[in-house]
Amino acid sequence: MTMTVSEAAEQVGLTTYTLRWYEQEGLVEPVGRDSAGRRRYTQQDLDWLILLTRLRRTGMPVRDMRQYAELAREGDSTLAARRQIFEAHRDRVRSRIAELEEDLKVLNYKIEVYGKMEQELC
Amino acid sequence: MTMTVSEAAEQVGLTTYTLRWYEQEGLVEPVGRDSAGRRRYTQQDLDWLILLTRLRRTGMPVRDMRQYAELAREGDSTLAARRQIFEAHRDRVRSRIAELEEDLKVLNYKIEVYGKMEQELC
DNA sequence: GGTTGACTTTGAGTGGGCTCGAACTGGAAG
DNA sequence: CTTCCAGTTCGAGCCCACTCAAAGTCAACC
Repeated sequence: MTMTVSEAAEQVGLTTYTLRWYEQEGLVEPVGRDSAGRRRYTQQDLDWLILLTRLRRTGMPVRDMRQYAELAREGDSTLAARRQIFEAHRDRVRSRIAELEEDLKVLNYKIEVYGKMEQELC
Repeated sequence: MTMTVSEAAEQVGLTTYTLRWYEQEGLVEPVGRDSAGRRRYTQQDLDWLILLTRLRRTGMPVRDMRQYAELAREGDSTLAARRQIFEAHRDRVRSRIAELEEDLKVLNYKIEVYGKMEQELC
């Protein structure tokens, strides 16, 4: 039912170090412990971590993730604020995709040019 | 015709610090100097820097950019190698875009859910 | 000809995000 | 029981990509 820190790390694609560090940094609320004081991750904990990894890899700074986590802990009264954070972040991600697509064009152009130059040299 | 370091920085969207650092790191070959030893950037220098900024913001590590710069300095014999670097990088950028688009879906879903929850609370 | 201000170099410092070493603890297998 | 392994905490260390402070130089303007 619950998982150890290393199982959780495996599942979400982070290291055990990072999992503990996320907790310490307040990105995750204190995880439940077994009788020996070892962390036990529930599916809910995992879901939350997976969401964090999405935010993280879309470029959200840890500082903003912490702010979001704090809001989430405060309950329903912060729903609108959290939605706004996501909307703002969605805009950034969209811009980022657009930027990458522009850069992709440059890469394609360069590849084409290199290809032609190689031909000419033969 | 040529530009000072601060003009070049302005044009390419980097700081003067970063421009000098890129040169020091071998991402840019030594820039020409005026009689007083001050850097003078040509349009070619700018074009190269602009390409570097594209590579950089698509996530290419400085270490790889340096390798690419070294190949470029070696001349036409490295055309194929450079093309391969770009092709590999293009693949990474494409994957990155795909990943971001997946994450965007999650964001959209979350925004929707938050919206609905807000409605229900009123 | 003095002041200003943008340049020069060198080496040190910063911030973000982990990553790890050390010392310890507790439960399970032989 | 003892050995082993996966945990624990704490603080330190690391890597990357800049960023800046200090001390000096030089051309341009008043």
